[in-house]
Amino acid sequence: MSGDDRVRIRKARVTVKDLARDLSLSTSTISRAFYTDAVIAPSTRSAVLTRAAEIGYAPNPLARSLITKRTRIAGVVTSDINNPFYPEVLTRLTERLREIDLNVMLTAAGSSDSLDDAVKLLLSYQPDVVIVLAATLSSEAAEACGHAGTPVIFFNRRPLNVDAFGVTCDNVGGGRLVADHLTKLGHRRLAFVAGRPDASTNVDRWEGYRRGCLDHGLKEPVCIEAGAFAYERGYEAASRLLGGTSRPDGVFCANDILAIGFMDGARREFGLDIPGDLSVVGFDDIAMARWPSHALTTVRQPVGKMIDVTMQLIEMLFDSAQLEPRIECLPGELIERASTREVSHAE
Amino acid sequence: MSGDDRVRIRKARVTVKDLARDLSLSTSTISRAFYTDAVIAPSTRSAVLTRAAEIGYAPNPLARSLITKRTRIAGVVTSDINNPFYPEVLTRLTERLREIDLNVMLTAAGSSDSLDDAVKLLLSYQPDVVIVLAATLSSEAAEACGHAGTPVIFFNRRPLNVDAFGVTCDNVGGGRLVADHLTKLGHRRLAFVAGRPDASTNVDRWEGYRRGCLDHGLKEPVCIEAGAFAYERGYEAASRLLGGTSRPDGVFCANDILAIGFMDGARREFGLDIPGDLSVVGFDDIAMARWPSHALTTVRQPVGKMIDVTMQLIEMLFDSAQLEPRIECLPGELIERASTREVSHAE
DNA sequence: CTGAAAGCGCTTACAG
DNA sequence: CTGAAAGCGCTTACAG
Repeated sequence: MSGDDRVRIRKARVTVKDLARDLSLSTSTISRAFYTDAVIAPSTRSAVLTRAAEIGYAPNPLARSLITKRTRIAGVVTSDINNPFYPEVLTRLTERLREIDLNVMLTAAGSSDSLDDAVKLLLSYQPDVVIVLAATLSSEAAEACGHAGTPVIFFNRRPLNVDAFGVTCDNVGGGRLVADHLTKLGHRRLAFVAGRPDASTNVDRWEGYRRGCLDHGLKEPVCIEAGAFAYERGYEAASRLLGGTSRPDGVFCANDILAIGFMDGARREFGLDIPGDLSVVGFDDIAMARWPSHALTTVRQPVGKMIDVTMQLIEMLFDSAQLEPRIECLPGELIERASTREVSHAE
Repeated sequence: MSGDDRVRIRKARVTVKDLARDLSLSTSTISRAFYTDAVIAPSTRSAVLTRAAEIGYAPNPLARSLITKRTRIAGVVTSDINNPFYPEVLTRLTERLREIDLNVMLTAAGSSDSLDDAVKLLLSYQPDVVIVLAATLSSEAAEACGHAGTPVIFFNRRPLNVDAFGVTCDNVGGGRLVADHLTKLGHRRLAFVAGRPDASTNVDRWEGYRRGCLDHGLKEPVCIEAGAFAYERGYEAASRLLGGTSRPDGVFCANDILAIGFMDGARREFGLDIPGDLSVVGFDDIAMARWPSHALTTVRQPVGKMIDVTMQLIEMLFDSAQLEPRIECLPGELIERASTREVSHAE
């Protein structure tokens, strides 16, 4: 009937002191054994390391970070979880970060208002770097990061603030690729289904597409605002865009999930055949785009390379003190599938 | 040309000492101001709090946790990111955890071998609780959690180890619901498409379905192993299941993403009409199941309630010292859509 | 190559 | 109600 039960909630962790006593060494020496570049006799190190493994000692990263000012935490900010693109990226990113011993502290913001609070809380854990997926930070939140001296990397967004890094696909170039493709196939009445109007991806893809069309001697494509990157919005956009008299024959949707909704809308609401009646192109190349029922022609984002670049950026950030903020912009690639086809113009 | 540039990497954070000096108070008093149940004069507290806000002071959670032995970190372990069910859950869970000031430290394991290492690294940050989504921990990893005194909650899995908590949908009951539904519609030749064979969800859904069928006087349904919860596996299962001579007329797929792949396979590879030629039922009710092109009849997991229960469990875990490990099991609900229909048996 | 000492930013008995 | 002191688990100049 001892009161011990309550005490056992949290078992006493084995600490440097325990190990030092055990090996008759100072805590300083124990500590040094865990740093490859510390001056310590090789034999001492191996003795420490093997004994540590035996009794289950590992340095407490929290205590360590108090002194080193490095937490080995990467803060990741997400929103827009409707888009399968982000889970894919998040998983791969998390795995890569772990390879360089960075742990992910995740903050998922449903509404963008709550994002500010989320970032502040995140910051209190002093992450070594903050990676923002699919969102733009409010200037207030960005300022908080600057104030804390935490570098920010925007993934798949162009940072509005000068002080942050960006890793993006060449969205302007990608939009142009789509214009080239659709005109090459003989399409003349082109349209664009826009996602979130304030997203840089949306703006850039539209800009590249628009200019590409103009360069090919077409007039500016019709632009319809879906308002967000979501299946339902794409479906609904189809209803609005295809209800009129002059139907487009080639449609570029600002991303894949929008394109998939759009195709479903076109088929179900108007009985249209894709690509028979109109060609549809997306952007991202999410796994779903490959599914036979969609077979979506799209611009593939070079996710692997984008992650590589992000990792390089992080390593440089950690190595050198000052690094000029910059935007890394990688080319996308047009993947042709069965949602587009050549049209013959019987003059 | 000062060397200051390098020093500015990490700006000096404002600490208790700064604030104490600023207000001519002791650090003890500053500290107390941030605990609602600490004994401190209300006027002192408000003075501290307002001044803290002004100069941007917030207690360092890392330093704090060194003493309190509470990190306010929730470790979340994910795998199986192909299934849209998990991003949905992860987002909602993260938001709810943040409401009670728990920060999510995420670990995403692509392969299940890497999961063990991931859990160990996670554990070094001493999370107050570990939530495992969609996976079973190796006994070694589970033991490591036990050793660290960290409670583990399995979400959507029945824990194999006695020492962990579980929050699941009633998968056996859900499987039975499907059997009831399909037999009520007049289906007689039933089949099951299984996902990961070692997942408790898969085992339980099959068990409920199987017994339900037997109880309705049918023989045991045909069971085909897709091997994993993935679209491609469902597609492929359709090829195997529907290629033979005696085609089933009602198919229960172990989850939605499998069912969607299965339907696409049935349509594309065999030109079958769903539900004209056969009825298909899934499990989970992911957003995609509602899309018009799938309109999948499915068993809806009570995700909201499952998260509620998880949160309650966490709060209880924090309040009371010892809590008997247990499994919370919540009923699912059959959602009827257009992938199932009544058949007439012309005798 | 190793150890004693100081300190990172907090909190918590213990006095008063 | 407030403060001085000790200490959480580490690391890092500084001596030797």
